[in-house]
Amino acid sequence: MEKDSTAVSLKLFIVLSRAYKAINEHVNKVIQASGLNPTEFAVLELLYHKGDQPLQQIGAKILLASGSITYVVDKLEQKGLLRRSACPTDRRVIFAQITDEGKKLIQDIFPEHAQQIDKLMSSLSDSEKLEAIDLLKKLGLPAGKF
Amino acid sequence: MEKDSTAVSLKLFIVLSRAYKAINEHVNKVIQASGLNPTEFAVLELLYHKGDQPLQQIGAKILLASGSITYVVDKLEQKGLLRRSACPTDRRVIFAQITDEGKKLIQDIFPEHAQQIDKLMSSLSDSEKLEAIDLLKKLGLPAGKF
DNA sequence: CCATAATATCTCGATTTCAAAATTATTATA
DNA sequence: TATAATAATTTTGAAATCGAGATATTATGG
Repeated sequence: MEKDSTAVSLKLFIVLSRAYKAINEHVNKVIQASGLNPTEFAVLELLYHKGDQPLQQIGAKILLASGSITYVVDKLEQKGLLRRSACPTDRRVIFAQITDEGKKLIQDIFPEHAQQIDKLMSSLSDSEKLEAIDLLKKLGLPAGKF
Repeated sequence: MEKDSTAVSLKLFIVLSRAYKAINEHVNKVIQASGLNPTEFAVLELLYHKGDQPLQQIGAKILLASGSITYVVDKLEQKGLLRRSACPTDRRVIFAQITDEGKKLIQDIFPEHAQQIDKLMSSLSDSEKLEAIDLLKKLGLPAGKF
């Protein structure tokens, strides 16, 4: 008696969506308490951990349309959390660079952010988390390439 | 030598987000080709598979604010894909009910939708999918309750 | 039974996002 | 070297979402 593979895939899609949304909803609350929205946080955190980035790269990494990048970078610049800087070798390109004030903000937020995530994931043991990481990597990497 | 549990949780959060977004991006393309946006599809598909629902329940199930539910239900009603119907026992409550035209649309879309998801998940074997389902259930259910 | 609290929906204004077009700069081509 | 194609960013207008408040109804405690 064969299991319908499509049904299993659909089920996985549903629990994946639910898990992501449930976790994210709570994560976003902590972020928003800091005065940033989730997108602003994502941009700033990217710059903090990965260094200066061309606007185009930011869009590619956090899956945001080019017009939206302009908008959110404007916002963060107005708040003094990042600055734009010209690329010396290609004048089409503009880098975003986190300011000291931006760094301070991320340093303030990040520990609680990480702790919150850890708490939300506490229903899994460490080895289950590692299992889940492997499976989700295997799932997500090829899907990104279609 | 102890593993930092928080680091594992953060990693899991990242791969969960990536996998969800990568899959979803492709799923949404198929949906949008049908003239519905992802939220409209989610509402209609809920009504199709779970029967009539109070607007409030719809919001709870697909995580949408009350004002947004009003908006999307208006849209679907204008398209003739669902209708509102009064609850006989509680006059605060309004049910959404899929129309025959709505059913026909879902019947048209759903097979390709399911097939697309199955294809996006083909990097996992069936037993890996079942493993992932268990882990994500265990992860998502408690997180929804915080 | 009444006052108060809780619940469901809707309205409104503000924010965020996208898609398409416009702008500016670079690279490739003939 | 013009010219065309490509690329990065910005502008613009529309759509989607949220949150707070308004309204109507139902539930609850005294």
